Amino acid sequence: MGHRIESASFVTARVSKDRPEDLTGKTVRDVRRHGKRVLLVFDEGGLLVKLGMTGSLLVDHPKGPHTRARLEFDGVTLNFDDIRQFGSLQILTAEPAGLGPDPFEIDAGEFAARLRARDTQVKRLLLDQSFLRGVGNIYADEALFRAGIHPLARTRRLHTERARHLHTAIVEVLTLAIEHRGSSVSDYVDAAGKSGSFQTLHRVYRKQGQPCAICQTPIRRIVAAQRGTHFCPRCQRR
DNA sequence: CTTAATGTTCCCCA
DNA sequence: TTGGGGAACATTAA
Repeated sequence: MGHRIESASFVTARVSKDRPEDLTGKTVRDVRRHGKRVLLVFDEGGLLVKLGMTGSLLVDHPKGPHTRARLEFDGVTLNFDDIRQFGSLQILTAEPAGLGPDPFEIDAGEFAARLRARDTQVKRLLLDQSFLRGVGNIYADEALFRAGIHPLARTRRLHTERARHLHTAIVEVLTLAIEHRGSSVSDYVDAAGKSGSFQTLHRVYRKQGQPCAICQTPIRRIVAAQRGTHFCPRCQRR
């Protein structure tokens, strides 16, 4: 915090539509989470980091084949590495907008009302960042399992109590995942290059064929909203 | 060899 | 506005 950007470079055109020179001289006053994104806050504006599937921010790491951008501070460097290049950097002049509420800020009743006002598969809606910010494929599956809700259940037909339970499960799963510093299934590492450990506590994600922790029924894998989707066919009835 | 899988979301269509 | 499908990319496993 309080580090001034001495220079910045974007290695690939794809990583940002903005000009790296516009970052020079900016001082990072705060680093915040905004949904799945990371926001570096300057005195005015900021830099919004979208990690995509395989992006990572790395402090004091050497430049590698997947380094897409580099910020140099006084004595510190920050890499944006990203294998698949679904991630990006965006220079902001105002607060980020356009996403739904954070699960930690919305209450269960309001969550349930908003969910029931829509008519789609519940898994698809959880992945919609304009509906709710911060839940991705792993945590959608893990939260639906804990709430005992089938991923293909229609949102409109979920009773309020079940929708409220889903909100509770989302908050629980995210809280635990943050405590365990994330899920490192293959690539994910934090800014120091360290893996998380929440993957050891996954109950359904990529567990197809393995017995459910509750009822021993084999976990199933289907495709929902074009994403691999894992659930217990007994604990999560349609 | 080919095909499918992977933590995302943007763009286009109905 | 809402809902749904495919593409963008790199790498690994089957």
